[in-house]
Amino acid sequence: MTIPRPKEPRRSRPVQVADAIKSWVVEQGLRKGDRLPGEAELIARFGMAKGTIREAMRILEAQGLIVTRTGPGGGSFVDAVSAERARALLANYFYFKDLTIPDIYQVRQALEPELVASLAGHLSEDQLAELEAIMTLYSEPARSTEEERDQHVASLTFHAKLAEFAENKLLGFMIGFMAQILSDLTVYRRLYATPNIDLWRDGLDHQINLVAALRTGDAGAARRIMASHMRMARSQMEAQEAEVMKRFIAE
Amino acid sequence: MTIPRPKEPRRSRPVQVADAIKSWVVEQGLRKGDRLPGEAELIARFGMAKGTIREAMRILEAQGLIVTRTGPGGGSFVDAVSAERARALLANYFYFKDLTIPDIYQVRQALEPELVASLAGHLSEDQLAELEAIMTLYSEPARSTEEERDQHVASLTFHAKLAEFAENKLLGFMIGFMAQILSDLTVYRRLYATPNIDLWRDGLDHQINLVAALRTGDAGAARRIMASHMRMARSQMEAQEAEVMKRFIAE
DNA sequence: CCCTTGTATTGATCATGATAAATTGTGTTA
DNA sequence: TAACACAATTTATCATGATCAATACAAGGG
Repeated sequence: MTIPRPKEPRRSRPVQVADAIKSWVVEQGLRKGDRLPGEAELIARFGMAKGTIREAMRILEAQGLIVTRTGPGGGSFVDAVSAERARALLANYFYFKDLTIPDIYQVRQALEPELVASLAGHLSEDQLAELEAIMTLYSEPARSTEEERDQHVASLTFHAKLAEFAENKLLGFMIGFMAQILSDLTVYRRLYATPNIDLWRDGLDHQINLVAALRTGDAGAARRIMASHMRMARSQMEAQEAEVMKRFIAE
Repeated sequence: MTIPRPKEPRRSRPVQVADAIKSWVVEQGLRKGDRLPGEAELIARFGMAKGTIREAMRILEAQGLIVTRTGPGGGSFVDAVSAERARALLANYFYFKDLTIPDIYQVRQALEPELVASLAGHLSEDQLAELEAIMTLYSEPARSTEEERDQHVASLTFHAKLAEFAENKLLGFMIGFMAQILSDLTVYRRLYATPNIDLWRDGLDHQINLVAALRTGDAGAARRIMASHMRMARSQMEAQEAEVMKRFIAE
């Protein structure tokens, strides 16, 4: 007697095919750039219609796991999920979650000092120069709200750049993700204050000292500087209105 | 003279449709459970073929943004991205990134103390009871490697439960994500040690004291206990082999 | 060297039927 | 007659197969 298996949500064929391909990729140990069987072969292998196979490929594509090209030599290829896409997909989750600015800063305060501590002494002169190049974008105080906004975005780019340099990809992703959310908010939701010379001076000094500590490899100093910076930024943001995610982040 | 638009990666129609629907949902301020136009209407509205529309829906479905039901009253409905799916999608990103156990523990050490500090005094007696119920699963030392594995998974469930209780959804997600990765590794990759009475005793004591601190609302104590626990766990894991993600996490 | 033409591959359309599930109708029973 | 079981109807998506269009690379020909 066959029990009608009460709680199996009956997955559609495209989903089944997508999962099958996914685990096939793992089994075969395929890497980024490796080619998958073409539509025609998949249709034959799975014994399903073209549309079904195509929907499966769309699922994998939406998750950033494959890319597809037309033309001779074309087809579908394994693709490493990009940081941009991972951020966009994760942002979809928080769209429904009423994240607040203080929420983000609580996590930043815990993670950013850890990041710079592990970065101290591990950055090349090129990388340090990149950081300094970003700092030149706000070497003068902002004279308008627009400039203030641009400088705010630039200083978030500074943090994103630090995140990019992280050897710990988990730590780097999390910090980069928060930088992106804040950057998006800054641009689309006017999350920036009116120009304030003291704040600007303080923030820039922090970053100057931070880069110095990173260069000399003083992890403790780097951690302290970033912690102080985050305390300040957090208290500045503490008053921000609650709701945050009101749009999907573009990829 | 038409410039051949150098860097427009030519997005396919299904992707365009998916994006259009996505922003339409935002504009309309639709919430979880709200109904989207049916296939037929979308075909008419976009003037595209059925297959194209269906591929678009698959994209949104893969991202966890909609669910689809057949039958009368069926159709596609806005769905809040579940934590499970968000974790699975994010895990895809790290599949290609050679995360290590120490990487994860570096982040845990920074975040878990912060979590319990903000949880202290904010948990209901029911929630505290849930935590204590999990602890009973390892109230006796493991007598075999299998029991050790089960207890390890259970103690990760303890952390996942804490994460679930977090008011800060960002912090909660990040900790829950790490708990899931470690849990997966424990089950599929034998990430667990041979039974060790002292380690077991120490871990359990930490959790007993932690729940007590959470109950009395002593945030400082909670933070210290978790920090100590994480230091211990981290040093225990420091020696673990480097590579981590060798499979996609199921949803 | 450019420019056409060939060709391999995915992209998109259309018509048709299959399948899932809520609703409605109907007959049987207490 | 009220209540129930259960089949038919209805309304959706799901899936198929045949067909043609668009794309991109490669090979020849002016």
